Amino acid sequence: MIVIEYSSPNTNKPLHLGHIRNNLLGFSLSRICSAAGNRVIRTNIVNDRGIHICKSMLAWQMYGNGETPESTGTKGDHLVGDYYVLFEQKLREQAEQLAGGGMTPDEARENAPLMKEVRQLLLKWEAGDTDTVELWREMNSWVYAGFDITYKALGVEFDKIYYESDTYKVGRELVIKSLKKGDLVRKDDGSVWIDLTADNLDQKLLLRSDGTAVYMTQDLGTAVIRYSDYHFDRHIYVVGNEQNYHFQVLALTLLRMGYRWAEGLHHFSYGMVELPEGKMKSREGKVVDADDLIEEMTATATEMSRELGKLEDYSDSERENICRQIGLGALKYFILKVDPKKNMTFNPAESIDFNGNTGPFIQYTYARIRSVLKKAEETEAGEGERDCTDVIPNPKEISVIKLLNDFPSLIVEAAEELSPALIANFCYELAREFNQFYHDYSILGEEDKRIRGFRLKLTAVTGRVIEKGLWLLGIEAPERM
RNA sequence: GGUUCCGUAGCUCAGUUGGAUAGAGCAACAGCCUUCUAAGCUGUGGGUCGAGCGUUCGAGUCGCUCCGGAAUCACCA
Repeated sequence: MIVIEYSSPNTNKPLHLGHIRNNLLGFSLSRICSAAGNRVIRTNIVNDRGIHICKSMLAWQMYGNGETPESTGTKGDHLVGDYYVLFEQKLREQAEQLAGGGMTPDEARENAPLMKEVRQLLLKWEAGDTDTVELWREMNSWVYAGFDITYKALGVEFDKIYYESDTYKVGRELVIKSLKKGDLVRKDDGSVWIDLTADNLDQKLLLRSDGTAVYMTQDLGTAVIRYSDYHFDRHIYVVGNEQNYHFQVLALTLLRMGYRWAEGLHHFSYGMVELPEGKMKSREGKVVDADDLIEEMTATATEMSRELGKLEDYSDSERENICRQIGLGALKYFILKVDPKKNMTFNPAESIDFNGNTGPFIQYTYARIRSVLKKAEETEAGEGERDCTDVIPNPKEISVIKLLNDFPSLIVEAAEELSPALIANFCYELAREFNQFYHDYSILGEEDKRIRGFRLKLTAVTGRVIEKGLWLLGIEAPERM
């Protein structure tokens, strides 16, 4: 039993390209692990509370004039995200004024009126103030409706969703219990820490001096809840490499608290997605938005399809669906073929290729295969000799057969290594080999019935393997393109 | 400064447990559609695998040192 946590969004802004990498990796890993014979639970922890959420709420209260997704026609997560950016903008203005009065930039930020107000708002939320909690619920519901659309567009799913607003309390109790047992230390100001200096790490805060929870507290609680829910053998966290330290501390802390199962925790750490001009910054609005990107990819696929004169005899809705599959295929393959550990640069201007080592190349190979098989059924050319065991394959066919033969063990390997890239590169290689075979030899035009039957069989198996391979990556295989 | 990760062709990336002349794609150039989908296929040019030392019959791959880049070491999440 493997639990895979991925996505883990904050509810104060829409998903961006970094989340896309996370979601695609997590979803693909879940499919690879289950294909390798594991029972897999896909989970998501929603970071639905905290000061960053209050920032959006406060900005909406102050400047929102009662706007809703319905009244503005804006997707809920974008509307909330706009107020988050607005808050940061107004805060910067206030801070600049104060800095002009002689404060350091940090002091100015901390002492700005908006910052004080937003802290007040968080306190009110934690105290359970009715109006505040009501607003929080409503704005979060807008965000969830928006996320659902993005998740659906990406094609990712979850079996179980956890909310930080539920789990942080469990974490706090856990810390208090553990403190009594003597695993932790309490400082004079009342804050609670774990001392990991024996493991070459520092002391780490688990509860603030005012008794409130921090990020780590919440993750401790979530882990314990999950173990009691599923008794997993392994728990994979798909989280960016910026949190390497956090997950080291998390596992060690749980072990120190006596939870042996924490040995099964594994941080699947992946690199950042950067833009040509540097890191993406949510609070400045400098991000590649997930919804925009998906739309652009689809638009590019549509444009390309039109230029090539494909799909002209299809209905608008069929054409739209295929172009969506291709656009997303390009995006998904682009991200998944790369070693997850590496940082990657995404250049929106140059966009993503549809030729060469790409998703559409593999999808195209699949569409060709489907086309041949369909024609074989229609013309009854497939009624050839069933027994083709004595056919001696040519070198191109042998190359394809060798690859097909590798596929089952590759799935196991990809699951062990947690590497969608292995599957992605295999799919490309198989598609390339098959295209060479397809180019050099005729399948349906072959005179010898047994050879024709053999080639049709090879074609059918290749089609199934490509389809399965793409499926493992969460990429759809169009029948035609 | 400590820790972790990355460095392979102009660009984006592969490189299986160490194995022979280091592979793709993009970009450039030159070809292939009366024949199963040309989003394809073929060819040309392009590399001191960051540098050095070591282990080995053999190193892009393993070890050490250095150089360059990223992340992190918060009473942020």
